Amino acid sequence: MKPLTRVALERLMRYHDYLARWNTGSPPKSVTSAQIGEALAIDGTQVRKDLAAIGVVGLGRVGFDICEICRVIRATLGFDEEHEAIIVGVGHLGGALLAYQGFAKYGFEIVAAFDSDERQVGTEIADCRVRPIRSLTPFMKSHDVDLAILAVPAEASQRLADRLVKAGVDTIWNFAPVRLEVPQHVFVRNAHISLPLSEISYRLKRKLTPA
Amino acid sequence: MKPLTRVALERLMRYHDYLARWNTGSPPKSVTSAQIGEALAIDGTQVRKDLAAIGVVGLGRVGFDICEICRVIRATLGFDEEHEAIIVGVGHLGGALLAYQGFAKYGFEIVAAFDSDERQVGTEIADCRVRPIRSLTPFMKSHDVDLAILAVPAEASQRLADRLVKAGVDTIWNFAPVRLEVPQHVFVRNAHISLPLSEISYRLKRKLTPA
DNA sequence: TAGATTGTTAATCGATTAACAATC
DNA sequence: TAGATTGTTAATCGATTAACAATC
Repeated sequence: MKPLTRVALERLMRYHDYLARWNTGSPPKSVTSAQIGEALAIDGTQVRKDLAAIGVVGLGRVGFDICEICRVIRATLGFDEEHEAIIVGVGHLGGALLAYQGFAKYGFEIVAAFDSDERQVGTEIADCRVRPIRSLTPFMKSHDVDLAILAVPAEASQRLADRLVKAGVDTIWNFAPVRLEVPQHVFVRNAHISLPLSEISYRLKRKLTPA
Repeated sequence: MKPLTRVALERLMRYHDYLARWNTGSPPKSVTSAQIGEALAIDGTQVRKDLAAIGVVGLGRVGFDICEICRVIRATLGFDEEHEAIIVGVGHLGGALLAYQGFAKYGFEIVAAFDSDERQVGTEIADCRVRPIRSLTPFMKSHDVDLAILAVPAEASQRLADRLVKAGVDTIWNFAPVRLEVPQHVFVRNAHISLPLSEISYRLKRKLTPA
């Protein structure tokens, strides 16, 4: 089976979140592609294709079983696997990510946080003690870390990525606005927080000076 | 001229950030599309097309003028306009966004922060006093706010979006994993922080069980 | 002049949307 | 049966990549 594209994966996650919130309620057991589509501003045909792609089959005149959609999405995306993650860089953003409770429902648990700033080291955020960077390699030896969340300043990001890779990390979620040089086997997902401002700024400008 | 697409805008922003960092240095005044492309893992043809689309012309055998690229991107995306932004919801994420100094270089200044939690109100983050939600409408009357950054829990997001719209906001940067219902004239840019986890989780799963 | 790089057209690729027969 | 919804094929659309003449 051809791997799912990034946009398809994000749509699946949105279906999941939308239906999971709805799921807890009582009666409605089914949902149509049109309903999902309308709620999320996605074409109904697209919804049906996405569900077909992961093997969810619907019922004519009825729609799809909500529980089944959620279950299959969770299985396909791997939300039921338990993953250990670490955070490197406990500044404002890193601290916020550490305190954020929302990753757990996708199977990710943050097991450690590291920072080079001596003033941060030893403090505790969300029951997680901040450790010095130098303890990274020993820590990795005794833990099976699947993901490193890198939230350090741009200048430091490459250096720390190198360290992470050397310590055995092969998946990095990078919040610095820098493309990291890493070996082939390492997967880097960039998520620079400012990127959406490009569209926001552009639209504000256009409103000022319409074509 | 046809409006630029979201992906094109994000590429332009990446060119800008990459060259701006480089720009401060000394000698190199020119850059080729291939150089930019290699640095950012983007096809050289794509770079040339993007630059052509905003009216930057290069020189055969030489390349493009770095300063001109930056200048034209800034002008096109509106980074030189001054925009006032407010943050609604000063939890971990909202607080991090408030403290983040990086929006200024795109022309955005955060002029106020609001929260419904009485314990937050009155505290000061990054020289910005946190105000009670009820002061939102009066504040808007005396300020020209271009952007509201919405960083509240999912359950509260629609209610606060309604309030923002009523107070006159017409651009919202929404960090809650919820599609907001807003009038036609309001632009909402969603940026749910967890979305990239769909791809990360999927790839981790596939590594465990390769096709 | 020779050679590298732009600018642009054509080809490819993939994603989205429209249409509609099959199904319940 | 009638009507709504799925599942799937075809058409459209847009984005990316390849090719190459024009340019410096």
